[in-house]
Amino acid sequence: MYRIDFNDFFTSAFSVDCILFGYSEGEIKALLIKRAMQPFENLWAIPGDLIYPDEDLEQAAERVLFELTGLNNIAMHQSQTFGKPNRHPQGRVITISYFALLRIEDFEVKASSWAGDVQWVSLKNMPDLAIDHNHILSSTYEMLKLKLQNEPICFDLLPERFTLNEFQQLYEFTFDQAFDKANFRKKIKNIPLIAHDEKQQNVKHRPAKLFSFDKLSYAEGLEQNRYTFKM
Amino acid sequence: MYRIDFNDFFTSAFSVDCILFGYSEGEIKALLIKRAMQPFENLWAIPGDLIYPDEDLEQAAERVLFELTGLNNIAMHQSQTFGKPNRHPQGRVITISYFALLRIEDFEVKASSWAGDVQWVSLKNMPDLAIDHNHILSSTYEMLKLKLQNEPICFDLLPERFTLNEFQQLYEFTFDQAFDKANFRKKIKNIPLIAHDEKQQNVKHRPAKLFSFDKLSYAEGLEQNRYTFKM
DNA sequence: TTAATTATTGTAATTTGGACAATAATTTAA
DNA sequence: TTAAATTATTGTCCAAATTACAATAATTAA
Repeated sequence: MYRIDFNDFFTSAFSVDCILFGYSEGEIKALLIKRAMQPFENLWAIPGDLIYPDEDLEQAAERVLFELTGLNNIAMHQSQTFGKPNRHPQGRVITISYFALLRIEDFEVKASSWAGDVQWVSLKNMPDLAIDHNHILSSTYEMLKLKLQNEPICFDLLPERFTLNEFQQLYEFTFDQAFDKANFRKKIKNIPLIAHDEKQQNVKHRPAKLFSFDKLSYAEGLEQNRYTFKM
Repeated sequence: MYRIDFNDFFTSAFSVDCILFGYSEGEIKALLIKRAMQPFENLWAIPGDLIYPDEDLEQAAERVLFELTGLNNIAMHQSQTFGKPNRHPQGRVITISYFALLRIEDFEVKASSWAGDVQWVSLKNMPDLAIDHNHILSSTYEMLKLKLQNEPICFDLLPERFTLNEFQQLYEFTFDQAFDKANFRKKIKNIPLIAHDEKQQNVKHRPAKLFSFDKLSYAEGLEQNRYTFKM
């Protein structure tokens, strides 16, 4: 892998910032890094990097994801572009934010040259981040919510097998709003789920049935306009 | 006004592309320019320009709008960012697309140093445009439709006073779908409209009442969560 | 065996949405 | 002056979706 001197980008450079959302303990979290180098050394920040001259934007975002998590083949969604002239102290840097939804338990975070420490941080409990990263994070979260209303990408946040209640809680958390259980189930009856014989384990009450999302059938149905999902 | 040599941006530069939507004769149109200089001289293109080093993104978009139309104080909405490494023949140019909704009859288009000819072109009848501009235009139109489903910014496309039928036709065109008149009126009953005593002029039939959009009341209502618009 | 807890399903009332009809207002041409 | 034509506006009925709430089922813990 090649590295480029910061000066090569000087006066005007492009970067991607990757907001990686995860979900655990009933809360939505973002994967943040503690910067290992100047500027903003030791401050928490959204992982990102400058884009190489011959690199596509999405490719850059996926490279950052891979270096941090070892994951590839995860869809990165473009969110917004931020470019106030003085947002970055070392010159003009325009940054394009991308986000992805990850299962926290699916991988181990790798520290890297540019990330001294890495941590999942709840959105409800966000510290002051480097530069304008608080702003980028919150507008990207708004974008996520917008997308969630039109396609059930939330399944990328849940374990492969989940209970209907877990599914409901994720929506309740995201939209900060309680739903009636029975009505929620009617609302999602168009989403193709596979019901398994398996049940929840180690709970102190009647265990719920486990489901998984039928991605293929959903994609097929979308094409044929069989369901237009609306939350 | 100052101009910067293209070489100053070389190897990596950023630009804005401004998709200006208008509506007339029952069709949605975009304002296109015939490029007056290389590259792509004489090809139709979306108006845009390189962003100056000390200029905010939105400010650059509004500058392009002003140079072309003389309009200011029009909200530009950010859409998407396009940055394939080889999209531009003269080097790496990443472009951020913005769009605005304009009333065609509100202004006169000005030819400029960079725009030899300027024309409103129906989206249904789009020629081959320079570079990846067909792609940029169509994804930005998708973004417009998405936004239109969540807030009635369509009023920026209509004359200040309009009939309910004109309003309906705009939606019918945008979503390529016919609505029942009576039902459409029920659907929009939450949108605050001001009914005027004035009526349509010079029509060969019963003239319709004129309405205008109550922007203030709508903004207020949104804040108080009184209506969540959904088309 | 029973109380407690949560999952799952059902029902009835209310609201919304779609199809269609009825009536009102205006212009045009006889 | 009047009737026909055209479009605006409003109303009604039925089906479908949404909401609130209740009933029943399955499981654990004591």
